[in-house]
Amino acid sequence: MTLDRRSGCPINLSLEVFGDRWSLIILRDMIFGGRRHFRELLNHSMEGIASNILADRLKRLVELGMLTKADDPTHKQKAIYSLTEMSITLVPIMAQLGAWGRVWLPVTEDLSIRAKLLEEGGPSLWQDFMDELRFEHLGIGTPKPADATVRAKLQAAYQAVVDAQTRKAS
Amino acid sequence: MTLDRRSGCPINLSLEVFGDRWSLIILRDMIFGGRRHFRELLNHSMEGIASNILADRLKRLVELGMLTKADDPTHKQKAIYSLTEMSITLVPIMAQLGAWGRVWLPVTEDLSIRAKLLEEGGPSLWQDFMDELRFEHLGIGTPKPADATVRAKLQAAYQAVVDAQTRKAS
DNA sequence: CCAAACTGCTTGCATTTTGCAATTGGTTGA
DNA sequence: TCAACCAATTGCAAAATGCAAGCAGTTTGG
Repeated sequence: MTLDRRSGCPINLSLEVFGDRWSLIILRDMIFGGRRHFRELLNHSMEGIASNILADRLKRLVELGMLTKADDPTHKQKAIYSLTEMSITLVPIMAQLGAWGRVWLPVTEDLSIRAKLLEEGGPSLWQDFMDELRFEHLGIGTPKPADATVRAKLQAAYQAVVDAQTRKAS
Repeated sequence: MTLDRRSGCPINLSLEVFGDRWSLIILRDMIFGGRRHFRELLNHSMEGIASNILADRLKRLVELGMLTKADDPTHKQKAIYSLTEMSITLVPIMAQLGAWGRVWLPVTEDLSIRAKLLEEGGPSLWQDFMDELRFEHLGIGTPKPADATVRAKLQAAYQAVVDAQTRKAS
């Protein structure tokens, strides 16, 4: 997979990599949702990605160096997708995108609590999160206690909002 | 123009607004290139946007509240497009996108010097630049001397690189 | 005063991408 | 053995994109 190379402008080239409706959604689900398998990405997709589009984008992202694909030793047909340093460093972009969307678009409270925490945490939290991802996906660095991870905190906050909404609705 | 609303996730909604190959390119040319007219955007487009796509995206961006359109008093057929606060606050996203692209993609030196300066300037430079845009496009705040603007500095740096390349080539 | 150039689009048409549902060939666990 | 699960693939309709040409009106230069 080569880029179009319409121009050597960094913004243009970035758009050629993930300027479509699905690539960043997949990466978001891997980064924040911890998904590693095709089925996880397909069945838990909040936006309902189709299997052919998912297959196509995963292939493309692997070819572009944003993901790597490996066999899952526990299942001959399962593939494990991993983030690369290239995709891990999208975290600041995701954070800015989330912060902007929270201000200007009709986001729902449950789905935007993570973006809020990421925004409030600022660059140092982003770094911590990226370090976690490096450990999980690249095997670099040292592990943290499972409940001390940034992702666990984001997930806990999300669950708290969902629980509060459920109580209110009942 | 309404969003698809595939989900209320801020990243998803942001992608529904500018997750295509052209919207951010147009906004980049308005923000960094100072373009305000259809023909400017069409004829100086580095990536060669087609006129029907440009017309469609401008219409869409106006409907989404990212741009406003007004008559140009100097020419009955000219329209002036202005950024809104919604699009001015894309500057941090553009900066992060540029920074990421500079690291990971085959950018050219001339077209990435602006991204480099924006990255080095950090959030305080982004704020200055957004204030300039607010003055230019919204008439808010106070003007700066024309040669003291962030855009003028970015442009001067770009020109310096182009000149250096030209000398080297000759 | 008139022709040429310019204004923001629009149209027609071919190509490409997307979305959806069903299906494939194989693997796994009970 | 057999149902459930695996990562895709296929066929097809619909939508988006890209390209070239055209449009009616406006301004400019001679």
